[in-house]
Amino acid sequence: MILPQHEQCSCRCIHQDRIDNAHEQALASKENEQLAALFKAMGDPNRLRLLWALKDEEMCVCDLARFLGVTESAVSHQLRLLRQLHLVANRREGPVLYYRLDDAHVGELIHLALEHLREDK
Amino acid sequence: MILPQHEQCSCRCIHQDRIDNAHEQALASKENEQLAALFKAMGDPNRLRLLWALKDEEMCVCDLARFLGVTESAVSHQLRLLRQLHLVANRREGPVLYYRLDDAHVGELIHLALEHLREDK
DNA sequence: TTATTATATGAATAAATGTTCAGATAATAA
DNA sequence: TTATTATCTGAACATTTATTCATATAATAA
Repeated sequence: MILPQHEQCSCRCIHQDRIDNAHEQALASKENEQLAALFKAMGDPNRLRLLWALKDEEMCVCDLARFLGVTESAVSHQLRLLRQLHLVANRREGPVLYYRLDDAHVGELIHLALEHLREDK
Repeated sequence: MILPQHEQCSCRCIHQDRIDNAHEQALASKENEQLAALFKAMGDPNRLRLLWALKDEEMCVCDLARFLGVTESAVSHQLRLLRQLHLVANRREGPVLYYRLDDAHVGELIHLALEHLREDK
């Protein structure tokens, strides 16, 4: 929640120049939220397992549900979210939808984060 | 929630080989959850703004609270989370704690995700 | 010591979220 | 048409979570 200007005591700002600079450099509000939504989508254990599973070959909803050990409904909800954020894409073959990673960025993001995780400690 | 084996109807698994392969390739459960926690931490708009603000220069808690327009307590809670995940680090100068990004990976992750966001649509 | 500044922490609360259940839609075959 | 398979969707529920408030800690100065 953003405080009204008049309620912001002026005696504790140590580096107003840095605050100003941070505001100037900041991402546009909308882009920041889209970016956060992207990370957030990747920040659920089951969704992350889905993405990792699709890294090598495409799989259908039924496969993915069985893989995670959850209902197909649950996977379908999650896949919709991942689709909306362009993290996965699908192709239809008759009644079956095959899902895959949307593009190379997705795998790269996971690998980079994994590298970070494995490096320190 | 994982279904007991005997409740898993065997008639809808289209590609058992792919499911098996996904299980073999899957990250260890603990690592998957750590990785998800990392993305999840980056998946909050305010925490992402914090990380982006620290991309260029270090800032103290008071600066960051003023920058976001939230209480110092709220920022402190968020910074603790980011610290625990090695996304930020700090250094003390007298009573003031200066925060910075923990290492180069953090900025790279954000840039890569931003690239993905700006490419498609 | 006491006072002040900067930050951290625990508890509580309101809001967000992942899953399930029940039912709907889409594609195909009979 | 009806039946079947694969997937999707809306509502509800239980859990998680971001913030606030009040208080505690750490560092410094008087």
